Amino acid sequence: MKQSINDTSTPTRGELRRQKFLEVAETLFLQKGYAGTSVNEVVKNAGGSLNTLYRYFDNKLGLFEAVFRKKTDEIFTPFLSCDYWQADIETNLQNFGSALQEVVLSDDGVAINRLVVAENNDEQAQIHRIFLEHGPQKAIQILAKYFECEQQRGTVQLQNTELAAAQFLEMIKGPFYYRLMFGEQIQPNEMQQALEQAIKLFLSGAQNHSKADQ
Amino acid sequence: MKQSINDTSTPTRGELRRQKFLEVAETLFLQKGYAGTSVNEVVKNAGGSLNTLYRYFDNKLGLFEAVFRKKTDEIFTPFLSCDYWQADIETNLQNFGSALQEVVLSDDGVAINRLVVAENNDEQAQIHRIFLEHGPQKAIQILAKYFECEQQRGTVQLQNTELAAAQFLEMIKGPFYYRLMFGEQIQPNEMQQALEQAIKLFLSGAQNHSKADQ
DNA sequence: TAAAAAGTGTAATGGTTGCTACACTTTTAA
DNA sequence: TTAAAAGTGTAGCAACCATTACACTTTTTA
Repeated sequence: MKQSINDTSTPTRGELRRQKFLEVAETLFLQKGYAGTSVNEVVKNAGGSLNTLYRYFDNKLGLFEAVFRKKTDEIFTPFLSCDYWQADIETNLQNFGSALQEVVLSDDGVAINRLVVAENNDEQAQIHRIFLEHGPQKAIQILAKYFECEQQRGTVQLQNTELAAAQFLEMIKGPFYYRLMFGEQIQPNEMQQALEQAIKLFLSGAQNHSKADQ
Repeated sequence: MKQSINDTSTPTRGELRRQKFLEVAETLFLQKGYAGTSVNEVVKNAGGSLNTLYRYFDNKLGLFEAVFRKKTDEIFTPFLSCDYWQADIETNLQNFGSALQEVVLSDDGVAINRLVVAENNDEQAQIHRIFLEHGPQKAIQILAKYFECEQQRGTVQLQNTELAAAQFLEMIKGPFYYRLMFGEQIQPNEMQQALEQAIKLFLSGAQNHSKADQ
């Protein structure tokens, strides 16, 4: 038996089964939560056999963990491996902000956020830490670092750049979370308006200061 | 049999039992969620009998609904029936903001927020709408209305007052939600700093504009 | 004090769950 | 081709769940 995990051309039959399980489990977990999804249901929709599923995953929590890690990666990696900082500060914030909105306020983004909040037992605590550190916290750190750069160039004046970054991100995503969670549709121009208002506030706040002080 | 619902001096034995059920159910639901709490568990901790509980509540969802309504009221009513708008805008925002932080970032505030996000079936949708309309949305509306007043007096310049209100609230609570959800302790001065930064930004943003335009 | 109402403990019902066992077939690899 | 590995379907286990039934005691009330 040859393992072909890195062989993209001819995936093993086993690997195909495994991926099918993951795929079905993903949609179910995101849709109905951890407790709301039964293993039998996964098998029924994925096609294989209960026995086979348990050959690939230790137990239900193991399956969930695999799904969760994969999805977290899928959602955040493209966003985090992008460079938004090549233009002037206004353009940069605009690009970064709208990219973040697209990721975090997508169907998947909202769904996985609900998972993190909802299923918060001791068993799953480590998994969720991974999500936080690879997702939201990372985004905050990146933006905070950028704020520090601009701070040194005098474009912005902020007491606490990390807090400021968190606040900026909350301004552009926070107002839409509840509404999206309840299935409401958000118009793109609404999100854009939130972003514009946040940028304006952050820039004019700093500019006002530098004007007033000198 | 005399019902003594409005008689505060001598509550019926039945009323006492009912309240005991509610009290225990509240702590359990807030601690372990809806699905994570069993009715037997409630009875075991409350003392009475399973039969009695089902005489007072139609079913598990009915019990949950009663707990949820009571808790929502308890949390928001004192906050919402307060008047924060008697001083200058900076003081007003400071008072309103820190009152909101106290409510929303309390243990109960965080716990009930998790409940709303976590348990989001079709059955419970109406209950959650009640929470939203009596809690977060109300807070936004109140602040938005105040912004409109200040807008007319020229203290503030905002394109969309309702969005601005939502953003202000997100700035002062958003950065702490995840952290509180994971049991992290937040220093009071951290919350205060977030509030100060938010106020400063909102005021200087507007002042800058009025200066630049005239 | 006696009838009515409320409360009690235990046990059963019918359902679902995660997970395993078993007997079997299909696919893989040497 | 043949033995090992992987996959299948069904059935079952033990544990939980919400909810109801039953036989009984306690409290209220008139």
